[in-house]
Amino acid sequence: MDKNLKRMATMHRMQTKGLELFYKKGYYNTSIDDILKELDLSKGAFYYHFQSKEDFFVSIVQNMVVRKVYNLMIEPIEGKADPVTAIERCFENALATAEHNELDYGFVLGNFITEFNGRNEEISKYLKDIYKVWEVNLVTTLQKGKTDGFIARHVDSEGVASFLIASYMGIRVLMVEGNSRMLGYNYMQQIKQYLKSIAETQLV
Amino acid sequence: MDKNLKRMATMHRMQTKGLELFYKKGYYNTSIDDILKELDLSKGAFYYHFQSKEDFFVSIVQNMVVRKVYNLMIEPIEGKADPVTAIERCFENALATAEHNELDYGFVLGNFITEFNGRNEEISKYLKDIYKVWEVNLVTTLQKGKTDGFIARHVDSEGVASFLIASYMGIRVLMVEGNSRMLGYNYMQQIKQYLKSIAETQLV
DNA sequence: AAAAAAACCGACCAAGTGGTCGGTTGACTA
DNA sequence: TAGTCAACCGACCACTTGGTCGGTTTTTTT
Repeated sequence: MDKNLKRMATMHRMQTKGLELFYKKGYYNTSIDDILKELDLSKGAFYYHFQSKEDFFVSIVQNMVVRKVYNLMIEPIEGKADPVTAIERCFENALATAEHNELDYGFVLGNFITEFNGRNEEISKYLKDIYKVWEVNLVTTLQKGKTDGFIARHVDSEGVASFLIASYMGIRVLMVEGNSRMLGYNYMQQIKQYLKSIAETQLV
Repeated sequence: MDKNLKRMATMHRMQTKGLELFYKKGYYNTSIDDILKELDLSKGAFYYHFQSKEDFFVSIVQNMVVRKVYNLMIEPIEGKADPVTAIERCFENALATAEHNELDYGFVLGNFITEFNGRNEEISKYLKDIYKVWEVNLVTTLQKGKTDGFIARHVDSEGVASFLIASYMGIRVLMVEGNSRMLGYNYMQQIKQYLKSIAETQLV
């Protein structure tokens, strides 16, 4: 039960640093030695715990990225009474952490999808699955929003869901330097405008 | 004037194939030999025309990507009387070529921005400049749209412009396989909805 | 046709890369 | 105290990478 505590600890260190560097420099542009150097660990340690670089990355995706995307992008919205407000709050928080140079997992996901697209089928599939969970949850919440009178009945929940995710990933691509605060602010204004257009006509 | 015709021809072949492979497999994941092999050319030929891999890529960006983004994403919208219709048509065309597996330069740009972000300042700058040209042109067109009575006067042109570009790049990230046609269609519906919300209140 | 210049060839190099493997360490057990 | 075994070390390997360079071929100039 706790005899593999050390094992878990080391693996976790590697995964954390691995995600950090893969995100910062890209998967193909980050060597295992890069990661090991920062941790004062050796090749032997790495290949004792993981079968290959690819296996290592998959473990990161399935252990950390999945969970974080869920915690930060899905759970804050899932099943909330008023989807519009929940989405606004969630995106605002995510953009805020992005501005503080912390890991923004919505963006991490988009980054990796881009990098592996057409280059590694297996990894692409895992990443796409995460996106799909995100999308499905949004759709469900939007549908519930309809019955609860927050969302206009005519809207296409799936279209809205993928549009929201796409716009978020896209703005993060553009927010990569300098004017990121302004871009983020402007983006939120537009998202609000857009969400208003799919909301049930509200009586003030 | 035409004494360097051969030079130009060879360089152009390299750039075309280079862009194709860099786009398909990524810059860091494509070797110069990969490109040369497909062209039956040698290292010597390559380094006779270009100083380095980076120099080569920059020449591709400045010669081909700039022009194509302008031709396909900017020019079809620039100065058009009715911005809303122009934007819809332009995005629809771009997504159509994307579905036929041709090079979609709006997406190419987003891809490269993602890949070089935080990894190569110089290249990032060139890419970002292209984005800025795109954005500025959209802003100008939207502003003109206001005076011409197509766009509501209260809208924030800059916010709208970056939102449009972001959403487009984002949806292309998600369109990378399988259900891309459906995603593209849904996206256009949402864009139309959004554009309607910034248009001057139209009398039917 | 000869000379000069431009375009191209491909063997070679140093610096990595992912991955292997025989060996060491140190905590725990019998 | 001797033995066991998970955890880790680091030299090593085959291979790829961007880049060099002396030389050959092709084209242009004279």
